[in-house]
Amino acid sequence: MRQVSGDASVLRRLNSDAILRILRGRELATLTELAAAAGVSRPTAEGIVEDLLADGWVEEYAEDERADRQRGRPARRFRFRASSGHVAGVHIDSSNLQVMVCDLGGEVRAVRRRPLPVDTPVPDRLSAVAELIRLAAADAGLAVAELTAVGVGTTGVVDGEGRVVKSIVLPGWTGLHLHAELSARLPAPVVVENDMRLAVTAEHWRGAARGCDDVVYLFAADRIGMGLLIGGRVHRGAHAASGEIGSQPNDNWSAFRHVMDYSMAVEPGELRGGRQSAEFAVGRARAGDEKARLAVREFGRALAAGLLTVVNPLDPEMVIIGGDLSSAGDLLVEPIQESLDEHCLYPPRAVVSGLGGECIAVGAVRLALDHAERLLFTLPA
Amino acid sequence: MRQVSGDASVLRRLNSDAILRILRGRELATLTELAAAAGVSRPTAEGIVEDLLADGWVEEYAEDERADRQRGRPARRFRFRASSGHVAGVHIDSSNLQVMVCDLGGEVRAVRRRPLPVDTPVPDRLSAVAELIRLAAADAGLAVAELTAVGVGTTGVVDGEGRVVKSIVLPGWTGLHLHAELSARLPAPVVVENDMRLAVTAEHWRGAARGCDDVVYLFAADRIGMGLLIGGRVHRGAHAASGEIGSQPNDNWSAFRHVMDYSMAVEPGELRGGRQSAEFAVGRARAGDEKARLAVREFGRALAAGLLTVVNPLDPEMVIIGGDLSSAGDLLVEPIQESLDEHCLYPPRAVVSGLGGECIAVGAVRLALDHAERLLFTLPA
DNA sequence: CTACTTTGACAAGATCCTTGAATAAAACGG
DNA sequence: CCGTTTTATTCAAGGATCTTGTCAAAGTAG
Repeated sequence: MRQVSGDASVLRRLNSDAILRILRGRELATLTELAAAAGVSRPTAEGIVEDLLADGWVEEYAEDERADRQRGRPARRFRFRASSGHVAGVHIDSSNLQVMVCDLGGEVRAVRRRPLPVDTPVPDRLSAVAELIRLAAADAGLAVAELTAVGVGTTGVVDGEGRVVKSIVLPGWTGLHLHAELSARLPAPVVVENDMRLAVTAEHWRGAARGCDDVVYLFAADRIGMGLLIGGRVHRGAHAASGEIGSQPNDNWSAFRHVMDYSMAVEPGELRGGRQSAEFAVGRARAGDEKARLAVREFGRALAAGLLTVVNPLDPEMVIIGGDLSSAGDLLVEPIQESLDEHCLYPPRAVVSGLGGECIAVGAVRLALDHAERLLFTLPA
Repeated sequence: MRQVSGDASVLRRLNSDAILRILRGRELATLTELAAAAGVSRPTAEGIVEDLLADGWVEEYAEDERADRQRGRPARRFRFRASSGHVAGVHIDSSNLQVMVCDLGGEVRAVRRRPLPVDTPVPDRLSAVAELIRLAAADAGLAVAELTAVGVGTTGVVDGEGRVVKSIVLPGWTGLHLHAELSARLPAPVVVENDMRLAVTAEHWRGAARGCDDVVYLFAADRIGMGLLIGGRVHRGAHAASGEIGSQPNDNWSAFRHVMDYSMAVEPGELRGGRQSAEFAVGRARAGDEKARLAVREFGRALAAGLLTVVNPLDPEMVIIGGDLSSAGDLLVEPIQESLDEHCLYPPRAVVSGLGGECIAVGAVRLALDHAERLLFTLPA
């Protein structure tokens, strides 16, 4: 219960925050609009905007070529100064690094990517991350120290302090205090989060889940992962292990069986893992192979069987299929939607992620923006 | 985003709310303590308390026989005036009604209960509810119109407007606008909610889940139901159908099979339903029957199998077994805890509900209190 | 009984907001 | 081209609230 109270300066901060929030939410605003929207008088709004202007959070938009000319004296128009700060979103994958630099308006200013072997020693990986952030920042004309926040997404169980409690994919990652390590290497505030949670964050921000507050995100690639958006907030769980469905006892998540069987039957010589088998089957299905279509369909229904155990208790609005296998598109969504329609009282919509491979980096940017906003606004929302 | 802003009176309300909240949270407080806790000056705290005193929200505690005498002048001590308002919590079960009247401090002032046949026509049931509320209020020396809020819990899918979208147990209940019907019969604000959600609310407030913000509540009686507490808030779901696990496709929730088989084997003549079989088996197990113990154990493990599909993605701190079958106690909890320990990365604690049959009425009281607090505090928390 | 400590009460000063009137800048119509 | 209309800006006066500081009151400790 964050309770606000105090002297008159609190009131000022309250009103200032309100106006800044309004400006963040729209393109341009006049003083009259701001005063009305914030519920304060004009002179108050004016004084606040003047302060924000002086502090660099707001800028005046001078150009005057607008079509919707009003009758009277033209109002000064203001907007949030997106370039008043920048953040970086980082995705540390098993074999790749990606850094995305955005301004506070969420506009992308630079993107860097580089491959990194899965067996890279931990110190080298950390250095590579720091270096790639430096390069991406430089692309955007910034020093790392100028970044308001750096959001980092990685696989594994990541606790609230940014420690990697457990990681199956990256060797040496388990037990790493990623937050501390990166903070030591970067002259900027670092925030670390699990990749699944960032994926669903990204979908909520700019993806398929805009406006949806209850979402189950299914990540399907080499492994199956899950991210949950509940009541508009990303769910962490009591031990930050939300979405870790690797150790399920029943067969619900060993869905790859169907496509692997298919792969084995068609090309016995070729040994394919789960993801490769799925991609192989999807390719053949698109080429018109009926058996492949059925295998993918069974794969989808098997995924749905696992999804149902979560969807029925949670009653989400939407199910999003993300990860590499989201490229299967309708081939995967259709059987999943079918299963949901059959077995749910209120079937959620099943859709594929539209964000693609940048999903987690985008979520990391959002994470960093959230952190930046905690600095931007003096009082909690 | 509930954004607060405005003139100086907002500041006053902010501070007033802060002080009232502090007083709700502790037994007695002096002005100095209040001022420090609320972060305002003494004179401000004094003025606010004076206003609250005048409005009847706060009372001065005059008795002066306290042991912990301080050195200086004795401070006046104030406390929240619990009797400044009262609420009722109502539980409409398949065959019973229960009404609990509490003051705003949560102290129980009256309880009424009465059986009501499951096939009672809807208008009669509604009248019986209204009448029992009237009686319980009278027991507490109150008229219904004096109740600040009435919380109502019932089975079925209950949407945000208090409509019973679907009910399997009560005939004619489906499609009923319970909120509207009861509002028409009661001269007090009514809030309606699903019984599972109230059960978990009650556990969070006064039961086993105090201080736990992520809880899976499993209701085991004639039917299996579920209530979810996520991030300290009760989860409703996009269609208010959270916890409706009746239509699960797999066998996870048909756990009664084990105890029913046992019952059939031991007393083939006696036809028992799921709950009866379970109670029968529990009774025999307590009497020392090894086969019964095993049947109950299998029952527990089967429940756990269903639980796991939810527990693994959600990563709760605690699993609570409620409903009539919670009387099985350790016989049920032990196999469930075993299964959780085996199959979870971070196994939650499994416990039985300690609230018993009053659980849902208590949750309804909490629901009503929440509503009352929205009236009590002028600004959202 | 006196010194000390803590609380209570009150006044002065500061901050912030609001209302209302006067002024400024643009569009419209003759 | 000029006055009227419309809307925005600026300024001053007034009110609500909070804070600091001072002094009186009511106890305890010795």
